[in-house]
Amino acid sequence: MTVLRLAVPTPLRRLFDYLPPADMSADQATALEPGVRLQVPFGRRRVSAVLVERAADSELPRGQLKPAQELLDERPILPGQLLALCHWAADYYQHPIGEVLSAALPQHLRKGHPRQRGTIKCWRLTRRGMGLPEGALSRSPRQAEALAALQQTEAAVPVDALKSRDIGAAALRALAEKGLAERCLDEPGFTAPHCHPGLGLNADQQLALDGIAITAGGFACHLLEGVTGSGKTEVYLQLIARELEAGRQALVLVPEIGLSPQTLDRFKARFDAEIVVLHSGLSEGERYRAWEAAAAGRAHIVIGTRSAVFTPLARPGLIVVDEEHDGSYKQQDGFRYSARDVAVKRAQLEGCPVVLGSATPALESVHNARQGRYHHHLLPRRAGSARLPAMQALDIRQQPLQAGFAPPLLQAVGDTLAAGNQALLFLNRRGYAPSLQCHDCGWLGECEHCDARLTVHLRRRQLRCHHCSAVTALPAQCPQCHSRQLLTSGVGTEQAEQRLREEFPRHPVYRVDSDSMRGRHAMQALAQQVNRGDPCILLGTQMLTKGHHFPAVSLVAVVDADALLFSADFRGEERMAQLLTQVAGRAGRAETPGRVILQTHHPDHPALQAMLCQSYAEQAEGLLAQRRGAGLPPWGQLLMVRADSADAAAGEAFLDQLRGQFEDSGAAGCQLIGPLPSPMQRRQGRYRSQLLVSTRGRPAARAAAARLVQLAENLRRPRDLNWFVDVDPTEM
DNA sequence: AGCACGCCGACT
DNA sequence: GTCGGCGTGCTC
Repeated sequence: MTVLRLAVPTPLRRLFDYLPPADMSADQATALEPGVRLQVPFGRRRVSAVLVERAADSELPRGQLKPAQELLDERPILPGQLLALCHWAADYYQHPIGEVLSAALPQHLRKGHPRQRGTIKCWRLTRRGMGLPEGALSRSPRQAEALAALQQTEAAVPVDALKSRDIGAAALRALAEKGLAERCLDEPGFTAPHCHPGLGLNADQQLALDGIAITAGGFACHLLEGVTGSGKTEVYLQLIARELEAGRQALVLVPEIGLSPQTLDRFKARFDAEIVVLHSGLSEGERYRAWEAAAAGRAHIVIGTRSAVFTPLARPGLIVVDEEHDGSYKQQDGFRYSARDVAVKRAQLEGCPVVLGSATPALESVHNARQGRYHHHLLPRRAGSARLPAMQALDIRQQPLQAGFAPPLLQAVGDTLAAGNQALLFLNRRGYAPSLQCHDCGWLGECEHCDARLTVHLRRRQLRCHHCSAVTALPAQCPQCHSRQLLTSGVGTEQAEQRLREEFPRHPVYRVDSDSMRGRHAMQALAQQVNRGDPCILLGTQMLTKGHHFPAVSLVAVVDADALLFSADFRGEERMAQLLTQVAGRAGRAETPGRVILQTHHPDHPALQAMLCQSYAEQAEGLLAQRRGAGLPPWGQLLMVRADSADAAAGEAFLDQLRGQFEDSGAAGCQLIGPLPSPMQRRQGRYRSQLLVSTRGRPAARAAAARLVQLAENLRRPRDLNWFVDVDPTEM
């Protein structure tokens, strides 16, 4: 008898045994390969599950096994290496295998629909369309663009390729109405990619390129540490070119907002190849077609954010993780994986090199490089004649501040504008002011669902909580004593913008935060405007420090460096060093030498001094030494168990019990901290507590995670209480 | 997580 | 009398 052990999409951390479908012969059943999907009855519903293994018998009596309903695939839905990767991730992150596999599949396949590998929807020119000269339809530019795209090749062009060139359905329909173009179906063809010649490399780039390329065709992990503007992307592009020429595919991971049109254009300009982009803006259909193109090997380059690390590739040749230190690689809910770490594991399973690139690599990666686990390549120089900016602290103690600006900073901004240059001011707070208080009775605007103050948004006349969805109208008088003496404290981007407009009325001030940059194209439009080079002020949050380059910026200022200085999290200093180095890298990219000013009340703070006197690599060195003494990552492994509940005490009680049982079952080699209230204990109406476990060595961490999960699953708990284990937590 | 069952309150 | 609130239990 054959028993099928299946991964079912459910949060339960176990496999479920089924009998083969009733209409299947015994021979057919023994030939089923792991990775095929089956439609099965599960409780009262029907779901599609993935075969993990076949077994000769089940622990359950045969009568309790249900037969699967239907086989959905002839062949495994994921290649063997990717299945192995999912199993590794389920084990390493202690997450239910069914949910891990769901994360690796596009919705279309998750829902049990049949694969559609056959045909793809295309457009092609009609005979009339072919007869038109180039540059026709000049009176309707969108249609002319669409026509030009179809004229480029004699073959039919897939709809997704047209879409990725921003050619809309409307223009195509218009061409069809004129009898110039028509829809058609095409068999997916394999086109040979063509790579245009790359830029000349400097000696460092050449060394890195050769050092990485020599490991092609086998597993190796490379850390490419290159200062901003040192030409990491060019190294990626030339590595990818070699892989494409060898007939292999490349997977490129980018941070959530790192996929700027600028970056994408650079790939498209370099390669005549099928480039598939996976990001959150895609429709389900687009996502599925991109997935199939990658799986079939038709797509030569796959570029995507976090979840793209699970995209199947027919002929994987190279994995690149750009800005590998970026926090968005870590999923912060549900299946809490690190796409960077999964990428490294994947490269190992696929037998291909992986390149982690950053100007400010995570301490984990620096550590791995120093331990010899990663090859380390340095790009210490900026390309061309650009130099790194000089950084200085501006002591603002006792200085008169206007909306957070000290006079010398305003002076520096004025000088920059007068010299015809641009200034970039970094302020990591949205809104007008981070709090509102009554001068007469002391009332403070606080969120009713979170342990947080409400942010004043003056233009929209609102009080908003930045940790939940709470929004109320900005009160004209104190809700408690009806006084009109309501005072804001602190400064946000909205207020800083207002002040800068008053101070520099003749120059544009562009505010860049998630309030002002609504919509997909807002940031792109702004970048274009700014990159015309006219003097202006850019003011914004972290949004400003990622992805886009502003070559004419010669002054960068951090308005409130103190906000970065005092963090509860042990990663605070690392993050500060990364953020400030990245912000500083925005200045003086081209010929203009840059200057960086940090406003602070603590000019002598050691972390700030380190910032001023040391390179990122030197700071990383110092931070690693500190972590070593404390046994913190990357020297030790960290696990977090978090519980949350509407009941203030329930979470901690649960974790207390868990800790007790964990210790009873032997916790040698584990250091336990807590349970303690999480930072900002109450969030969205729920109280959160956490238990931290630190271990020395991966095997101990793995065992501890498994045991914690097992104990927590069997613990009695109130209905309302949720818990999860976070392996290698980054946010606490 | 779904999705049932089940056992008490306020509606046509 | 039944519609529906969410407590409890199960999914091969």
